[in-house]
Amino acid sequence: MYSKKQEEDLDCGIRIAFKIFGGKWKMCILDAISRGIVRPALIQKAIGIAPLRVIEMQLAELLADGVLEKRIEEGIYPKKSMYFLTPFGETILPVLTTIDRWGTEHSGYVKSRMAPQPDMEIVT
Amino acid sequence: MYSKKQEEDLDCGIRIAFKIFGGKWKMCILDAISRGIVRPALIQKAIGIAPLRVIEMQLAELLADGVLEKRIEEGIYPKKSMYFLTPFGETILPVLTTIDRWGTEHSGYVKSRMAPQPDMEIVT
DNA sequence: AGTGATACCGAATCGTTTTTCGGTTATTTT
DNA sequence: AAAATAACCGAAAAACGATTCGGTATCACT
Repeated sequence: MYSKKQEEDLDCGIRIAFKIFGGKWKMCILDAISRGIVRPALIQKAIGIAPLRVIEMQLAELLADGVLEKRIEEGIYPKKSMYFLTPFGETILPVLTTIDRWGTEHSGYVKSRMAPQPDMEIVT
Repeated sequence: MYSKKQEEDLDCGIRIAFKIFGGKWKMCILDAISRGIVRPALIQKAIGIAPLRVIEMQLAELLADGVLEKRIEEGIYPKKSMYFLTPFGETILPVLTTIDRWGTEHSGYVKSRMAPQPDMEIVT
């Protein structure tokens, strides 16, 4: 464990928002959960390239921040944890949609711009 | 200079969006510019706690990504650079507004949740 | 000429997040 | 009993982004 050394300002809506969902995979996790993928291992598979440990840690943070709630279902198999959006978490979904749509709409432009990166390591 | 060692996927709208405006101060910079604060030193003052070097570097990235364009006005004083949104950059503004509004609306909840952090270093 | 403001850059360092690795526990299936 | 799967955790390492520091250059005003 460690504690932050740099102070963070929360006087700005943007900084508050990024504090809650700015983590590298948090929006992807929330997206998966909103689509009904609610168990850690399946979320990890849905995202594909994020290690499981990362999913676990970001789930824990989202839980601590009140974005998600956890339920442990004992009856079924393969059983165990399921994560759901809290009412607070639900308020993020419109933001998520806005961001995702923007990225999707502009993916062509962004990808076309990054081709000529001379400082990129090219492995053949 | 350095080159990234971790591959980045751009198959996801969220990841694309975060690549363009996910930097710690980028949204704050775009917000300032959209409000008519267009010169580095003034942007730095407007944000307050971000070092000038950071503003410069993030401006350079936004420039390279086609979000901003730079104009050097020679006539006036104190003269020099001015940064403006490109048409591509303008498309980010609705996203910015959405994020900022969410953060502002939920700042009370977020702040109230972070008081009881037991792992926080308390200096007396 | 000296001072102050502006813009900008390289390079090193720092701080944080992300990732990797190696576990534990519990349950189901074989 | 052994193997497989799921959830989860601690600790260290790696990677990245942010920050600090010291520098150059230009122009305006005194």
